[in-house]
Amino acid sequence: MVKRVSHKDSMCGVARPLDAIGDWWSLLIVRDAFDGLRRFGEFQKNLGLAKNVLAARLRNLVAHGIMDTVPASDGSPYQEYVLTEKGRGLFPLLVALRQWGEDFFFEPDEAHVLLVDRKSGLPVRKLELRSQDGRVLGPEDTVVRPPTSSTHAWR
Amino acid sequence: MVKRVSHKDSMCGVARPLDAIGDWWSLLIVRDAFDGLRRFGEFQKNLGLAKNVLAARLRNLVAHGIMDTVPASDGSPYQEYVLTEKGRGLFPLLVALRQWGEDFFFEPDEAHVLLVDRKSGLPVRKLELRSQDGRVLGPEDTVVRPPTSSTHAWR
DNA sequence: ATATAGTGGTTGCAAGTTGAAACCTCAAGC
DNA sequence: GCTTGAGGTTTCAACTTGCAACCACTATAT
Repeated sequence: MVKRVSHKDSMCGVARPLDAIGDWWSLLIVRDAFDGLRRFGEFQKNLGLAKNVLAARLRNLVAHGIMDTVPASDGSPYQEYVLTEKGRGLFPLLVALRQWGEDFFFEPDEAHVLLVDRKSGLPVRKLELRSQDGRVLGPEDTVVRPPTSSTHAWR
Repeated sequence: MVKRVSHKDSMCGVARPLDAIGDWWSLLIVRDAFDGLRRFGEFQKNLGLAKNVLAARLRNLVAHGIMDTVPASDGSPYQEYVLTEKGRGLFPLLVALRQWGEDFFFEPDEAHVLLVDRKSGLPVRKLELRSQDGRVLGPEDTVVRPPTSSTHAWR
């Protein structure tokens, strides 16, 4: 985890989300949640991380409103962990991460999992940032605009 | 940093990129690099992290081919750090992170920086994942397809 | 020539974090 | 009432982090 600053309000629009997510494990947990995993044991088995770490990460995700606990759907006396709306909002981020991985971490001929459209079975398109009028935007085409008014947020 | 697995080949398409990035600081460094920062001192001053940590992160980013060192452009005897193609490939990820932050970490009326199209000055569109035929895809509309052939990559 | 200051780091060390394993708790099955 | 399994918590050694001090090199001032 990154150095904790006194007030979250002093963190910029990139650092604040990073702080909420917590660490890499959390992101992998969220990915597994997108894949339908819900139970403590499922996450633990699939990710192979220590139980204390998993417990801490789940607590953190719940505390930040990214996941929520609900009573188990199958009548067992345990709880399950599900993504909140905020958690589901991480979908583009995970896709971006996966696509970056596909682009730069696998040899052209190396077999790897591919994200496909469930309906057509075809690979999805690359994520593209577009302007209001539809142009594809690269890093050079964008600027961060400071708040127009009053209260201070760093950068 | 996350537990290091013996072979990077045993990591899935999400974990492998995470491992390469290293930690949150690295992502903030990359963001600053997109904003035009190039020098050790600039990063250190802007992010406020310890010099040894910055040095370690930059080393890691260079080692993973995300940034590269070049001789200083201004004739000074130092080097500068610039994004490689692979590093520039992180743009969508940073945008996803920022947009998630905009959506869930600021009160509707809270002032915050906004990513705008340089040309028009208007805010950019939300990132959307689309199928080959242009439908917007959500988490439920996608599946990860295992490698069609031979070599094993986890998940 | 000598001191001073700025840049770009490295080194040492105290404090905090992580993770493997052991342990605990509760409910269900036998 | 003994065992099994799920879902954790506790313990503790190993590792990582971050502050501060230091070092090397260059440029500028005295």
